[in-house]
Amino acid sequence: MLDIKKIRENPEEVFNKLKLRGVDQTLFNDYVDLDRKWRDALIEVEQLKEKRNALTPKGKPSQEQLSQLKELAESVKKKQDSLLPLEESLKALALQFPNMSCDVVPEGDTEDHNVEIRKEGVLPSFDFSPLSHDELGVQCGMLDFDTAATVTGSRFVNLRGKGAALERALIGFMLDEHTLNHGYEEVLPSSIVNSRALQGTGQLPKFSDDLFKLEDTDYYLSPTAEVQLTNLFQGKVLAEEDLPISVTGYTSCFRKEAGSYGKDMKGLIRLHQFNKVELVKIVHPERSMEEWQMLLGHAESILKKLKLPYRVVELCVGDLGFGSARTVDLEVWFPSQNRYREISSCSNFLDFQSRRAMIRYKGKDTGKASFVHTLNGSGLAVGRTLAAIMEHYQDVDGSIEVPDVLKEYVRFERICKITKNL
RNA sequence: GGAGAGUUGGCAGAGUGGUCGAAUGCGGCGGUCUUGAAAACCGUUGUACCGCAAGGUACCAGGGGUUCGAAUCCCUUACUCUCCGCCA
Repeated sequence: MLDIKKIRENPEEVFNKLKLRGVDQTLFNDYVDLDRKWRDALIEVEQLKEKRNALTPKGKPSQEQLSQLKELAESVKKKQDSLLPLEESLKALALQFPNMSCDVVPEGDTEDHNVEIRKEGVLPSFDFSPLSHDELGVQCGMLDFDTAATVTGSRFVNLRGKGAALERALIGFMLDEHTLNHGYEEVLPSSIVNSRALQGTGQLPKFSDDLFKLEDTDYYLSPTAEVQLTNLFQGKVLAEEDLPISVTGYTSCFRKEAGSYGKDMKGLIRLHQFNKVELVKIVHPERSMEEWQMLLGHAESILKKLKLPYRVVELCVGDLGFGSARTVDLEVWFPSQNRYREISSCSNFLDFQSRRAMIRYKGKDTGKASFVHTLNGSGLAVGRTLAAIMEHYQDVDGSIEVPDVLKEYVRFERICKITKNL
């Protein structure tokens, strides 16, 4: 949510930012006008109330006072009721506006305008034609899409045998890195969240199409642990000296992937359910960019330890997520696709989420409550990491070597082709 | 799933329909005393919104209602606790 005071002070500046993200001028003007109307009406209501309060005696009112008060009460109620639709519209509009992007964010409307910042690692050279992870996964008995389609439907997978073990190992490895080496608190949150939480992080009201909603409830399957982890602090006023707060958590994420028909139909890239280890930081506004860089480094360290080549990409304005002011994606190399694919997205939301979710800190010296900044990033998307590992660590015989850092977790060294699928 | 009890300021906890933004205690902040600290004593101490300001308005879990007037009465939702049942 944007700062209404900023909009009042400098509507042009705010709109120029929003325009980059496709916000309609009329919609924005409506909002500004409505706010003016609301404030005017509020002043009237409060004046009426002031009058009423002044007239109200300490004890029982006389007959004469009573009739006056009755009249006033009537007009207060009437005027007050006229406020309600204004407030509702204002709130509904306010929730629709995306965050303003930072000045450094490159212009552009599609991912084609994203800017590559740097490349890390060495691209592999195979002396055979590398298989895709889904081919490898099926022939090694790791990935079972058929049974998943039977039990559930398309875009689901059953991880089996060493595939399941490797995924589990990856989760453990990532969490250990973040908790032991990067100072995050581990949280294992609920998978189901309510609409208030989703509104707090910005998934609602605009993006309900991509969410699985549980029938007859206010519950949704969470699309990302960003929701659970950020909303841990919903409504809180934190002590300034407790910042920054860093939490990490592994969850399954559930997305409808509406509008992605035909895209990435094979393999682990785009599923309705996938595992992700998420990083969330609640930070002091003055430190948010530094903390964001650190968070990015934490996500990168996983790729480095797994020896997977990747690149760092700064998203253009048009590709930014709704609440983000600035986002950098990590994209890992997929040999079979001969291109980089997103595996992490690290964003700084500034005070956009904290306004919605009412997350504040109390200044040590000022004693005043101000909004914190929130950051998050994947650290990493586990399924995609598994896929990348399979492709990079494959051999000519169709077997897959386990990356060194995972060997102590899984206690096997290699995954080989199997002859029979059950 | 059934029965009951709750939800009040940072915390604990009182509150008869009007004098309640709300007693009291703790905590916090400031001061006196002290070489310093503790103790004691005195004072002070919620948040949001509107307004250039003076100031005003609102808030006792959320929403609705009764009333001239609601923390207090009624309805409703959420959450917490106790007991019973069921269950991993």
